[in-house]
Amino acid sequence: MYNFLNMNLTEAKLQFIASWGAFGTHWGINRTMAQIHALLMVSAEPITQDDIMEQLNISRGNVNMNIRDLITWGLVDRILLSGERREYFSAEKDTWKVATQIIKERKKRELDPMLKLLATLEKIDGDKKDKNVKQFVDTISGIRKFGKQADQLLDVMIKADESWFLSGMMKIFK
Amino acid sequence: MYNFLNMNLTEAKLQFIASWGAFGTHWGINRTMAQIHALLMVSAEPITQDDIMEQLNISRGNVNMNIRDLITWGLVDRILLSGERREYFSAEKDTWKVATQIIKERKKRELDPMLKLLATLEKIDGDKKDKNVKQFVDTISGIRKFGKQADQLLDVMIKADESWFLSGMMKIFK
DNA sequence: ATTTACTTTCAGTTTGTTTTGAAAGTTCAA
DNA sequence: TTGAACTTTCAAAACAAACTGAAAGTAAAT
Repeated sequence: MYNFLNMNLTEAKLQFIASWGAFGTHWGINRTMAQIHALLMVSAEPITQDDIMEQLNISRGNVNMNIRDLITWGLVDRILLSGERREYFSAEKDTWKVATQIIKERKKRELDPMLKLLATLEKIDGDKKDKNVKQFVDTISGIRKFGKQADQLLDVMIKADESWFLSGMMKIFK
Repeated sequence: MYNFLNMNLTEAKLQFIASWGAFGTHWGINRTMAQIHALLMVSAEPITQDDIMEQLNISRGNVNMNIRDLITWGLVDRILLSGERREYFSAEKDTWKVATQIIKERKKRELDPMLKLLATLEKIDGDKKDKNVKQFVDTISGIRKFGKQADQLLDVMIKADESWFLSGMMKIFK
């Protein structure tokens, strides 16, 4: 394995971008989108589509689509520099904001619809004495209860700020 | 859209399996694995590979591979019924146990390695006055701090039990 | 030892996702 | 207007993940 000690900035950036991309794929985010996000997060100044194309060796169309998605997710902003025709892009750098933004979006897209479905499924017709019906209803309601709890927790997180997370979370560690 | 009112058990099961599979894909779990898991969770009795093949219309190899993965994840057990040659399978039905099991595995596979990498990247060589170096180190350490906090929280969750989650989590809602 | 009932493997195929690049679209400046 | 600089779209190509099914493996029963 490569010797990571005494890495310089360029090497470290590359390593970070590659790894962030790889982790992204485990989380339902495509590799390129995660890489672009990583690149923007470690860039001190806003950069252009061409910069991204060049640094990540990907096509214009690909950059464009993924940048658009990142903007939809609220993770990246379009920046217009005065006197410049081209658009620049910049990522939110505050990790807490990035995390809550992602949580908010995923909750909306995934958890909320799932809870809605579970509520419907729990209302199934059938003899509650039948063990099959009982098992089904028990499973669904168990998942739903857990999901509702998670939903509440996430709502609190989204509204809270980072210091709350750091200090407030500590309380429950005992 | 289909009329969900007055669904019977069979329809509800199918709906649940299909949806659980679809949600799984958003969470880095393949559709079939999630469907098999769903089927097992709503089955009152342990079932065989053939039952799964038939109910989900998938091949023997596919069932076998995914069942093996589910067992590795600690979500499904092989059951040997006395006087029966065939293997039966059964899923953990307790939602809390399922959730903590999944958290434990994903933490091990994803969060832990990421934190290890971030620790290395933070030790980059370079002039701390250079804004590029500064941005890089700040980004990495921000993510790492957040990750460590999440890591601790998850550790507590894994060790805790459900009542802790239900009552203890309530404390922080104010 | 052989048959039978069952499980596992894996090369090849299918299916789904991502990427490209060229064409179309937009916007600004002259 | 027209053209230059830039952005967006999207059909086709490349790539990656998931699935099949037949063959190989295993172990209980005879």
